[in-house]
Amino acid sequence: MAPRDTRTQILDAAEHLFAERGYRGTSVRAITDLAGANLAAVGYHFGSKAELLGAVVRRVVEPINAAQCAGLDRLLARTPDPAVIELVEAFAGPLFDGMPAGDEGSARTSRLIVTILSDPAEEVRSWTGPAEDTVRERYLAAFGRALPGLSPEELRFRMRGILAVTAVDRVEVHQQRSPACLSPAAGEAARHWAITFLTAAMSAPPTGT
Amino acid sequence: MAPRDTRTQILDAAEHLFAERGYRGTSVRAITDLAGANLAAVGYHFGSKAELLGAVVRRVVEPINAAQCAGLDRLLARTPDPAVIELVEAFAGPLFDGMPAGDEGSARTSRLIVTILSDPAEEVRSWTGPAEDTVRERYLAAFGRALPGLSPEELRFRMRGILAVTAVDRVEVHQQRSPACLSPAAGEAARHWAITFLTAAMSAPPTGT
DNA sequence: GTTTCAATCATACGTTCGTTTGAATCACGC
DNA sequence: GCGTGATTCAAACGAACGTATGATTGAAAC
Repeated sequence: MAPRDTRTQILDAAEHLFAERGYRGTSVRAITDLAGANLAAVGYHFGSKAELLGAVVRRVVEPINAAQCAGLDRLLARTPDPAVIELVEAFAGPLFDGMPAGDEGSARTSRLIVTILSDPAEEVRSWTGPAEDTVRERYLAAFGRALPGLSPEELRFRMRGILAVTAVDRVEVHQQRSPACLSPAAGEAARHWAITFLTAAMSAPPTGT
Repeated sequence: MAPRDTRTQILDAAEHLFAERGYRGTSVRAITDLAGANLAAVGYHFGSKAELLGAVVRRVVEPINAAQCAGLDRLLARTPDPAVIELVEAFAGPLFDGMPAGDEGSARTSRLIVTILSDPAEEVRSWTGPAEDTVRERYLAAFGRALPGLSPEELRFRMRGILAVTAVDRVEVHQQRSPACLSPAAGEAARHWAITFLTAAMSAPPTGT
């Protein structure tokens, strides 16, 4: 076996198990068993369980961030002030697309993201890099122009709402294992529902308080 | 000490630690240390760590459910068809009120709820009783009347959105420990932001797909 | 054929976990 | 005073955890 094989197989197994059972609920032994690798392979290839998690999250988050960034670029190339629905689509859309490879595809990816984001352990949440912050700040500025009169704090609150709705929805989809919910048609329906829901929410008049 | 004292002190400590570090991240020893009790007290009073979690969650969720139920009763006593904003307030409001006692109040309560809801362990999510389902079904029916033309699936999606936005927001608030975010004023602002955000989202026209 | 180095392997270490045990302690009716 | 049942205690159990170790393999390099 080439050195790359076990590495990626460990990454795949870890992504699957972290998404399904969480970081603390997944043992290194379970990962290496699923990957068909030796227990010590995690330490050899990644250093530690925490660093393996970092590699898993980085592999999942980076394409999403790139897609969000590219979507915003595409909008701004057309007009300096995109509509709210366009911004919502460009931001939330990639969260529905997920990884190209994988049995359950995007649902598992979102499950992983929520599992990680909501994990109280510090070692779990220490992965956020500057790229994520940059993209979020750019969208924040674009939404600010599209929604004048909104205070920065309320704008931040609403952007958190986008993440919350998309992520939690995908978790629910992933939890109930009925195959109907994993069909492409159901995924597309949820995507449209989310965009409708979130565009209306973002476009609400400022609270003022 | 009366038998009730150690029991409630263990409940308080467990609620605190479960909210802060999650179920798996909290050891029974940490709970009994914080409670000033003996390690074996958990086994004696609750049977096991999982049953202690059940007692903690029950104590937290029951008043919230009762408040949601009472709020809907109050609305329906006035008119058979409450407005969307009234339903949103009655449903999401109790999620911001939280427990009466506690240092950080509702933020910790919501933190606990999300920590529990998003925990992948099965033993953690096995607490949902018939009372929670009943309340949700009643709100579902009321929202259905207030929003004709919405398919049941899309309605369910939107109700999940309410939970997602309120819960995830509170998690963020609780994670950044800055005391400004825990002030009553900030809590009230977030409450109003959430109601504005969610009322607009719920009132969006049906997607149709 | 020998050297070399990255990769994989079986195995063990020390720690922490949830749970159990049996003795000690307490309050209290008689 | 004395049993009695409920509660608390120190101590230990076996299991599972993350990590480290040193031997072993395999294929290029020379």
